[in-house]
This record gives sequence, structure tokens and C-alpha cells, in this order.
Amino acid sequence: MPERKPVPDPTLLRICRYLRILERQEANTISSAAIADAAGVNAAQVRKDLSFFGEFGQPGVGYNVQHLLASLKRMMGLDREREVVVIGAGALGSALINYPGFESRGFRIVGVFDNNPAKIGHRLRGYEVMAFDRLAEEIADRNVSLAIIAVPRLAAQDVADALIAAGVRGLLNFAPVTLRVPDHVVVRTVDLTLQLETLAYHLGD
Amino acid sequence: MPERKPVPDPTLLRICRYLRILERQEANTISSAAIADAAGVNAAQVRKDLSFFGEFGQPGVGYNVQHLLASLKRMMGLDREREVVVIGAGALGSALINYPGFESRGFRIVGVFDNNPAKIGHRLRGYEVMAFDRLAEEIADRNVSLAIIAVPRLAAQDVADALIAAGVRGLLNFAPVTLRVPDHVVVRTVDLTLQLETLAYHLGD
DNA sequence: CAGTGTGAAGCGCTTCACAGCT
DNA sequence: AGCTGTGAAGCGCTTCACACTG
Repeated sequence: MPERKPVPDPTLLRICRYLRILERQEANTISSAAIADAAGVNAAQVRKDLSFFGEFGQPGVGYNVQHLLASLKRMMGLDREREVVVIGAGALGSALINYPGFESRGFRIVGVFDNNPAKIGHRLRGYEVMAFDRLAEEIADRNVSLAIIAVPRLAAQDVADALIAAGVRGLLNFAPVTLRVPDHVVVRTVDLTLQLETLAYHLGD
Repeated sequence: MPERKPVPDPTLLRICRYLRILERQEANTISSAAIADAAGVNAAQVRKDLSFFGEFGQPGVGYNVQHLLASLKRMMGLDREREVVVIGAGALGSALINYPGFESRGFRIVGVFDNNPAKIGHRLRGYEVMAFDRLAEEIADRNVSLAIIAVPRLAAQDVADALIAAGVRGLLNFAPVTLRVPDHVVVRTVDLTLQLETLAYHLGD
């Protein structure tokens, strides 16, 4: 039996933050109020979020940290390793390749691709940079379902199309463009400049 | 007369995306439907978003691209340069320093800081890496109001505190932690792993 | 007529408030 | 008493629908 109601996206993002908080926790038990405080949200929000996945707490006591952690990881699909490929071996791709947060959360980078002949074949932080024409092969061989797109804006849609054709079902896109993908593919776009721009707005003049 | 109603945050983010779309536009005129299509949103949404800042369109015709572009840039506070400092000269900070999207949108990096003695004094992509103890001085001298935090999680809050004490009012935070800041400071946290984790959820098994 | 601007309806997330459990 | 789980209220963003305009 899968989940009854679709889980709101904001809830998913917060759950991941709760995971971080739980991992840093020393005590055996934690209350929704404590999680909420650490995450900067309302305590009812925390309980509501958790309720999408089941009942984990003990009234009058709180949540067992280890139990909650394990349960949430499983529900979020984070209880196993996942293979990821990175497309684009420029400055950003290079930084992402050994971003510690990926490995430590079970995302294993199994391939780095670029179409710049000057980069192909060379090693980048321990990974051999491969040409685009090996994309489909590697993705199929290694059962990759997630990809990180760190290529220039104009190349992003083509790269996305190729990845999807090769069987990738989730894209983390760093190019400042709205990618068109079929329904069965999920895209998250992280636009680094966008965030700075909204900060500029809030500064006023 | 400033804005009447507070502009919703989702609207601000979308307006920035509309800016991108308008910049790539060749025609003189564009309709809300065309903008909406390019941005992947509803046309009414586009019109409503724009209406927070004024009336820019001509019924039966659409919007004058150049006029709308200039108006939105002004309203978003993006019609001038802004000085930014980057804290953390690791892989991520290094990638951000010459991320082309920043410069091209008027964000000028005027200082790079790190507390690693092995890095201080060295040049990184054209910038001299400075020690933390020069933070306050540089920020004051150069009238910096925005900062990018690209340091490890445990250092992020201290760095934020120092930046705020030095007068910075906007923080773009890449550390996976909820920063505590006073009301007059705005924080945007970009958590790279978070996005990947929600993708894992959507993959199902 | 094609397309904007907007009041009003719709919808979904957040917060409240409290019953119920330990 | 303390804290969870949740129906219901609250609130804000999104979408609709249409009067209005060139």
C-alpha cells in the first residue's frame, strides 16, 4: 500500500531538513517543538509533515530519534545508494563532483561527461571525463536514474533530452532555463542567480 | 509612492525568470501567453505578477519588450551594480566566483575570504583570498550589502554573524543549515543536496 | 478581435486548537 | 502534565472569467 494522499512538495523539502537535524541529535528522544525550532518552522507543521508518512511519536514523550530517522529515510527513498551522472565538467560541475553532501547521502557519482575535446579523457577529481556519445551506454550499464546538469544554458535542453532518452528519470538542473520534459521525468532547477536577484530586491534601493 | 502590497516571494522569483526570457526576445512585442509558455506557467499568473509593479501592457497588443525589461529591472533593483563578497574559497566558492551569471546581472565580486592559511594571500581566479579578519574592513570600505556563504556547515552561522555585524543585509547561503538572523537581514539558502533528495523520493523505489 | 488587468473563486499549504494517549 | 495526531479554520497564492481597451 503506497501513500494515500500525494505529499506536498514543501513537505518533502522540510522532511529532508528534519533528517539533517535528527542526524545531529544526541538524545534518544526529540519533540516536534525541538525539531521545529531547529528547522525554523512551526511545531504543528512538523507533526503534519510527519503524518503524511505515518505515526512515529509517543504522546507525552516525543519521537525516538533513531526510529524516526530510519523511517523517514526509508519513506524518502534515501535508505539505499543511487547512481548519478554529472554532465558538464566546467567550474560548477567540477565543484559538484566532490561536493561532500552528495556522497554522504547515498548519491554515488558514476560518470562525468563533457563534450569539450580538451577535457575528454582527462581525470577530474578522480573521475574520467567522458564524451557525450558514451552517455547512453554508461547510463544503461550502470542503471543510472538521476543526472546533474551543469552545462551552459543553450546546451541544457539537448542534454536533458539525451539523458531522458537514455532512461534517466530525475534531473537536477543548474542551467537558467525551463526544461521541457515528459510527465514521467522530474526536474528540479537550481538557479544560482535567481536567489541573488531576489536578495537585491529586498535590499530596497 | 512605493508598492502598495507586499510582493509574494514566488512572484519575485518568477519575475526574474521573465527577465531572462525577455532578454532573449528578438521581437518588439510579446504577449503574456508567450512569456507564460516560455516560463512554464499560466498566462494569468504572468499578468498578475506584473500587476504588482504596475501596468505595462497594451490591450490587444501585448508588452513592449524593451520597456517591460527596463521597468522590471528597475523595480527589482537590478538596474545597477551591487558589490558582493564570497566567503569560502573551497570547490564551491571557487566555482561561484566566476559563475558567469553573477557578473552579467550586475553582481560584482569585490572580495573573497577564507580562514585556511594555505589559501590566504593566494590568487583564486583573479581574486586575492583574504583572511576573515579583514572582512569588516573590506565590507565597510566597499559598501558591500550582499554576501555569498560557501563555507562548511559548522562555520556558517559564525560567518553569517560576522557578516551581519559588518553591515551586510542579504545572504545567499549554500551551507545546509538554518541560519538565525535579525529581521532586517534576508537569507536565501540553496541546499544542493535537498533537491537531489526530493528527486530520489519521486523515483519511487 | 486579440490581449490586458483584475475581482472573485478555487485550491492547497499553514496554523490553530483540542481530543486523546501515556 | 506533556506531547502527539488531526479536523477545521485561516491565509495566501493560483487560476478563472470577463469587462475593458486600442
